[in-house]
Amino acid sequence: MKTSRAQVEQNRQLILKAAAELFRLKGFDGVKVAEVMQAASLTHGGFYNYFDSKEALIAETCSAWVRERAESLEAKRAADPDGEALAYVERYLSRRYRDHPDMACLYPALCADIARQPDTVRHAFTEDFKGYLTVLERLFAGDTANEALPQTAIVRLSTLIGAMTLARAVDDPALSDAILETVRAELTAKA
Amino acid sequence: MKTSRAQVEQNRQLILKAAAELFRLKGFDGVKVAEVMQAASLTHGGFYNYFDSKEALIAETCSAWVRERAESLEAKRAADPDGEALAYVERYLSRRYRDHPDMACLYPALCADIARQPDTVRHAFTEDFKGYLTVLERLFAGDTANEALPQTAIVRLSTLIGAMTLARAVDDPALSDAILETVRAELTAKA
DNA sequence: TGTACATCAGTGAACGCGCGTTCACTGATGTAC
DNA sequence: TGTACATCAGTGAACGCGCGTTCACTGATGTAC
Repeated sequence: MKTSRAQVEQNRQLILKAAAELFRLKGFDGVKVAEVMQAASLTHGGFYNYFDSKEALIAETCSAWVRERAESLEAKRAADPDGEALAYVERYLSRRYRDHPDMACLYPALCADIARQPDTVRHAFTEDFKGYLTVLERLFAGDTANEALPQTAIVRLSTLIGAMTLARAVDDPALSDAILETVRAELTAKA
Repeated sequence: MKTSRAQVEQNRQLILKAAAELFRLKGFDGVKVAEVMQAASLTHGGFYNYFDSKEALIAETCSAWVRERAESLEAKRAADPDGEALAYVERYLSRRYRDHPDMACLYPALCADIARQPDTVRHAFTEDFKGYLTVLERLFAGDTANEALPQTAIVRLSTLIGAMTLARAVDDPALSDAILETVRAELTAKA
């Protein structure tokens, strides 16, 4: 049966949302197209009405997630210019986000996978990533932010990503907690 | 045909070496058992004379790599107690290692994948990782090294891993170089 | 505003390829005497 | 030390399951008049 235009747009958003959660949870290869469609309450056959291929879904999912996140982070910064930098770090390295990658930042979960994707995926990713870095630099460096070379953002984001990646890989809860706490202390001391 | 004991042991090492290179290059899912065996100059059927499953190969490959690396890093530190910390960082964040993951550190390439592996893999990984952290802490903190909670090692390794992961994901060579150089400058300023 | 037709998203069965794993067979190695 | 036999790693064909993708069909939506 044909679906209304509004429903089509809504389904598209549902698919992207389901994909963003599942990919962060299980990685690109760990998620089946049929699984994404089921999470969006659709059957797998309809997938190709929305995307050309699983690869196209990967590219669009990452783009949509990063753009949405950059926007919402910028809004938070505008609302609380002084406190948000600290809050961002605390949130990023929380146990809650460690244990729920589907709610957390995409980079620790998927950057290594992205590096192995075809050029089209990596290229789209790179452009959106630059936008995210710009927002982060304003968050961390404030008025002195150098948007051409967002050095503070690069260093801090690297540390955040690495720490979260390690905290998730390690299977000893005490060590995992220690990683989060040590790095949080280091980064919040600077802010 | 039966193979001599010495040959068997050598083949096992060849398989582990090939697996370590291929996994870092393509991720666990991106590498076929047959591909590993071919890289070790064997045919795929013989794989199960050496390992119970692909999963077992993943666990053993990571263990062997980390233990070997910890040992060789400790030897380098002993040989040059003052210079090796800096050399380690410079090497880690070099363009050469960015462009050749098969020669570089396993963590940026595989930690995110490891987080999604079954418990057996994650557990083996964790134990070996603790050993690596101990060696790193001695490298970075010298005589004051706190081996119970290797804080300096945790923070610096997080930064190194995150930076390399980002540098590989990004498809703009200028930005990728800038990530490596910015983080290298930050870390070497401290050392 | 109402009617007839064309469009196109949804459905689920089916296709086809890839890959982890198994298996029957081979023949060199290692062991028993 | 030499001989006969048992062992077991290597080989490559075959199995079987999983998953991305295709397809024929359905029927509600949207459009033309």
